Amino acid sequence: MRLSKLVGKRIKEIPKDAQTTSHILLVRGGYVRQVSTGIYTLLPLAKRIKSKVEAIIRQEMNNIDGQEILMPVVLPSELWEESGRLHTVGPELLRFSDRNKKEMILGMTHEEAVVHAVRTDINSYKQLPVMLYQIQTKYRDEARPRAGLIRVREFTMKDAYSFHTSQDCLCAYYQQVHDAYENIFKKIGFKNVVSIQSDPGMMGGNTSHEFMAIADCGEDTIFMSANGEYKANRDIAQSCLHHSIEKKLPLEKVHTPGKKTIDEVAKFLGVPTSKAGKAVFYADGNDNVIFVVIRGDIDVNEVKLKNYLNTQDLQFATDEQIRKIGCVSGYASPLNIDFEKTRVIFDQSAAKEFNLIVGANEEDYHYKNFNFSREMATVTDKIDTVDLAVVKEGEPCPVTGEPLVLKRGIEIGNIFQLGTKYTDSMGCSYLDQKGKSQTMIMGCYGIGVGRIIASVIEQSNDKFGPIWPFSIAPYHVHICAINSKKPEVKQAAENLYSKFLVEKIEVIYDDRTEKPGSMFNDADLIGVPLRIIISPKTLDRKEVEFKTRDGSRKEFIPLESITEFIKAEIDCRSQ
RNA sequence: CGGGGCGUAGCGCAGUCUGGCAGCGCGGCUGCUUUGGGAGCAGUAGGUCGCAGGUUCGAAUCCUGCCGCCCCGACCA
Repeated sequence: MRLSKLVGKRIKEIPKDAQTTSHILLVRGGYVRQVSTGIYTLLPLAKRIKSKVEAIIRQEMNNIDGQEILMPVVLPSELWEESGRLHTVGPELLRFSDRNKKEMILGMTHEEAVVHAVRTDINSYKQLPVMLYQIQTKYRDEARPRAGLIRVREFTMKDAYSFHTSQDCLCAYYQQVHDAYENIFKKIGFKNVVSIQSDPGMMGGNTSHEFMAIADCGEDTIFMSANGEYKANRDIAQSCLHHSIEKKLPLEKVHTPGKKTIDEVAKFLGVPTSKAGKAVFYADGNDNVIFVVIRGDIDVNEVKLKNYLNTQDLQFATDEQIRKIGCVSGYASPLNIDFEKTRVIFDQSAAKEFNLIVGANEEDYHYKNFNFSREMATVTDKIDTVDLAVVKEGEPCPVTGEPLVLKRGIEIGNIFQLGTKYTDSMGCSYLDQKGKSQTMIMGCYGIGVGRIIASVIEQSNDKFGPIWPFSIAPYHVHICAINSKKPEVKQAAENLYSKFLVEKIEVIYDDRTEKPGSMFNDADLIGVPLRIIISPKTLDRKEVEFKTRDGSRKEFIPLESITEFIKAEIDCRSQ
């Protein structure tokens, strides 16, 4: 490719709309252009990178017996009606009607579509297990797209779906996909990707992992032990807090006039907030009130709570709802509660702590020295004790005991063991050896292609531009012809370029008559790993200069042997 | 959806408070000079000042409404 003809001009100024490194460099380098919020055109450089990423993914998916298909972007609502997601998924699902008033949607993920395909074409255990995948455009009507390609509305995703006759088979395959994903991210050239346990969320199912590219601009929070043995996202991370053993003191009612919040009560009684039991009330859509007790210095993790209650529908209870179950807002207490009217859940922190301050269920009064094991002894079977805590950086790791480290990450892939959530509701079954109809067991596996491009930049750049890993670089070699108005330079550069084309070397050739500074800056922005500089100076010595984008090498090579030299360099990087 | 910011040439911005010729830098095009880290000179093209309405002799500037874009939050397989 001649740089003079490449569509996508480099821009010197920092684009007004861009903040993150990858966004700035993708725009400045002429890789992408925004069309609307969260909607981008990929220009030739980005398209080449994307194709290379896809090729790596495709190879690994085929390696684990995946069969590539292509499902529609536009889908009839009926399919989503069948799975039930038409109503459970919020406004991020874009809905519209066609000219015949038929309700349609834009696919944000394709479980329904793939189940439709599988239930039509697979009906015997002999055809299972099977994995189908596609690399296809997805649309999600995101509330707030941001950071260039990292959070967008329209994007390309590799989504794969596997179908099994047993949970064991799914588990084994899940592990294969996990391994394939690690291969993919390694081949792409990421410096730092971790797989962490995650919350399955709206996808349903049990086990799931997220693959996180570690980057400061990432929107996900990851807790890790220093040695990396424990890794979990914010939604499910746990910590093991220390509880110093104390002598249980007698329960004592104290006057706390007007002190309603944890801070006020703790300060008034001269104890740290960790010695107070916080009462938090939630209500679901059916007016059921859930009474959560947690240590005063810890917040309730609503994702953990929703998962535990197996509901997505949960809000803070209103004062009215709290009153109805017989609690006094601000002085609510787990003591003497009517278990018929509310469900009580203790976070472990509050259950294990000694001599807590709790409410007295009476205006202006609290109790001192509440001890769960003593005060709740007769009703423990009516109380759930679970982990609902929001974990904070520095708390002890549940596995190693070291302080947890907080990192930011970009979710570039995820894998789920879905079970029968979709196959059940959509009637996706097969006949087993005995001729009996069985429901298929399903897994699904996604990778965000656009996010990968941005994430690689976040992990591999300098102040001049991206430093592409060889495997996904838009080109392998970049030729700069300096002072190409001189016929000998022009001639040598053109010769080399033609030769490279003949040798099928992926080359981009800066054939412009720019100043060297402009050419080098543009080359840095394009980020091609190998660079050849031809100038009057090098030609005087019958040489060209060879440089790597990462700055690790800079040497002069005889003009006559440069083609073989470059071929060898490419070979040893391709393997 | 809540809070904040922005919208003027392809890009980055000044001008808006205090109404009075549509500006600057980069980029583009032409010519000459220059060529190892974003060159110089000369010339030239490029505008619905986001849109609509209002106030005024006169609106980029003041008023009203709308739209778009960015950031924080809420939300998010």
